[in-house]
Amino acid sequence: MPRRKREGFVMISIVAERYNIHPQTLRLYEREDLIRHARTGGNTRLYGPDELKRLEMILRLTRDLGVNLAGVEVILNLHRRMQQEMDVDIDQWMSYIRQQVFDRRAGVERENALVKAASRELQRISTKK
Amino acid sequence: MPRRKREGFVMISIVAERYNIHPQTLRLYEREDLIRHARTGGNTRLYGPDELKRLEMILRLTRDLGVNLAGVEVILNLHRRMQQEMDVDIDQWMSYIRQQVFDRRAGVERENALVKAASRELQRISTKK
DNA sequence: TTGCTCCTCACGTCACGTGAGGTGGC
DNA sequence: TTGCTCCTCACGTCACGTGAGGTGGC
Repeated sequence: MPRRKREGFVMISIVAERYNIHPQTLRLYEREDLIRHARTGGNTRLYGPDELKRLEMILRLTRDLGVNLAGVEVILNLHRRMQQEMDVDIDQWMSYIRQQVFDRRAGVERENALVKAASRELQRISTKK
Repeated sequence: MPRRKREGFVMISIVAERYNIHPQTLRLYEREDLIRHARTGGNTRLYGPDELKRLEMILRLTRDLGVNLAGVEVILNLHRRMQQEMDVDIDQWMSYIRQQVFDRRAGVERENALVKAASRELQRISTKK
């Protein structure tokens, strides 16, 4: 059986493989109402381009920024609102989210640098005595 | 000793009492860099009007919406950005957050209604046989 | 001294991701 | 039949809030 049923729509195993995510996690996201997608007549989930776009935003928020699902819900609703009412386009939005990831990583690097400096200092002291 | 040091600035116990929040939690929020406030010369934390405003937003997000601290960080940064770049004022923003709380509560009420309906159904079935 | 403050360490609870186990349709 | 899908249940890990215990300054 081909795993593509409609043009551009894919089954759960394809999505799981492409984004390196557990199928159960995808089912969890649906149950939590973060993603709504179609089903085949045989009750199999079908992911289209819009759902995959949304999934990418969810993964960026959860994996890269550590936001929980309640936070994802607030942020995605906010995104929708901004789009509707204030003409914030998706590129602007994604660039913002990316910037957050960048800031976060910069923070981690600063922390790593501090840890390294501290361990160098420790070594310096211990070899000194 | 009076617990007010400067006009409009209060110590941690006052804040804890007013918002019904554990002092350790307030210290945690500072450590996580969600709130930055002044200290007295004796190293005691001082909360001013701006910090309390920010704290209210944090509590609304964590308590009412279940957002974790990483999510709060993203959302508050987003708020700052919107203010700076897109002239979204604080009233607009808070009304949005309040709307989210309202939607969430409506969802809970829908769930409660479903549970009640299900238990009525169960009772109906059990008395029937 | 009293009642606050500061700090660190540790525990309990819950959310979230993952896995097992058993079902059914193409 | 094979390899997917569906589902529920349960476990491990981690974040976050809370508490204890001991310190110090007004």
